[in-house]
Amino acid sequence: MTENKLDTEEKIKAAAAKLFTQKGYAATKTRDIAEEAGINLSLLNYYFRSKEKLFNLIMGEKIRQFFGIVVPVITDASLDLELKIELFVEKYIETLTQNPDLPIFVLNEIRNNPKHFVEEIGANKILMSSSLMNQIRAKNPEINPVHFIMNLMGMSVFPFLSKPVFMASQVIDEKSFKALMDERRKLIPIWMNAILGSK
Amino acid sequence: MTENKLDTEEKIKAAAAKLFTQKGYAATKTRDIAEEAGINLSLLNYYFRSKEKLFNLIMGEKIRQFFGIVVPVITDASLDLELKIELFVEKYIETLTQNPDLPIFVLNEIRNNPKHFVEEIGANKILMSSSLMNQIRAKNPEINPVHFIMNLMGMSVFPFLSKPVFMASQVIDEKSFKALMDERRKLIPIWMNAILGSK
DNA sequence: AAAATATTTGAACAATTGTTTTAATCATTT
DNA sequence: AAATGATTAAAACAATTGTTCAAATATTTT
Repeated sequence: MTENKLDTEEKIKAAAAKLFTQKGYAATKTRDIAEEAGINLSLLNYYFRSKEKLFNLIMGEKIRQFFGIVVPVITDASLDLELKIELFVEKYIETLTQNPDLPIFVLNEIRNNPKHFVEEIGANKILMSSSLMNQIRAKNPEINPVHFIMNLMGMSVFPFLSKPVFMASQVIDEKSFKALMDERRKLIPIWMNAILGSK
Repeated sequence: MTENKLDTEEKIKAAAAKLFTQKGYAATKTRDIAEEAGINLSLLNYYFRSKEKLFNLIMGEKIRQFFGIVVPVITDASLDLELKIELFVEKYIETLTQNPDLPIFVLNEIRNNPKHFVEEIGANKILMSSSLMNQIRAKNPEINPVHFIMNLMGMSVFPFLSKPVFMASQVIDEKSFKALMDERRKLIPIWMNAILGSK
């Protein structure tokens, strides 16, 4: 019984996560979630009160997933800059390969509801006070470290955001995208070093 | 009369473009568009038949805007690689500064409807057969040129996609974002050269 | 000016959608 | 086996939403 309850609750959450990340809040209907989960429509409200509450739950998890991966990496002062970059890229490409819809969903919903994001994570403090920032500043004090964060995240995340464009353009297919991402695990750290060295 | 007709038609299009790019298709209601445009709800269907037809019209324009900017640059064989990169960055940052919501809207809707994107633009041929591709290949034949396209686009576009994140995190404000983007106009070409030189 | 055409309006319709309600079923405890 | 509480199902409700319709107003043409 408690087993069964967790089952349906989890089924609903999984279905909601899939549809919300794929289509966004407004385009996802409660009946779609129920069908995807294979449960009766009423159970959604029974377990989660409302579509909005369910969504906030999912979004919180997704935001933590998206930003949480790399927090241990960028805050660990015992890792030097080059190793941090390697681990950062490694973790991101690995996670996003398994959750390709994550970035566009998270960016969308943060734009729609920035407050929820701020409350969900203390991203400001984590990011700005991280040892990563200091190490970047030490390496090249002339340039705003935000540039490097944007470059590092951009080079890791942007391919997943633009993947549908390249796929539709037939520039790449699923297989070559995977191969490209494997290459990027090694290349991005090299590129980031080249960028950090350039003046 | 013809003047007035164009007026309301343009008012509806402008309102629709604003709301669709801001909130996406599903979250934008026809009544919202009518109110934003200051017109009677029925006029939307009178001029554009349906919400979907209006949306497709807007999306086509936005896709052309997003990809059209740089087509003359990347296809012009008389421009050398370094100049191409400079112009590419220049054009993109300029356009996106004035249309910050453009990237996330375009990426969203291409994911939702890749076919429409393919029909709208022959992006495949434009991109793959561009002189840019050949110039990249000539400069560094060992690496898939798609990497450089992703890096170049990513470094130019990603900041606008992630802007809400950095704003909400209070890492940057509107003014410093503008300043950062001005810096990036000069820095991205330097970085791209550093990347192209690294092996 | 009169007729014809184009535009605008307000009301209504039909379908969709989030939610609630009521009753039935199931598992657990007494 | 009866009772209790949790879970599931089916139906219905109320609000929203895209669209249409018929009438009114404005504009153009004859």
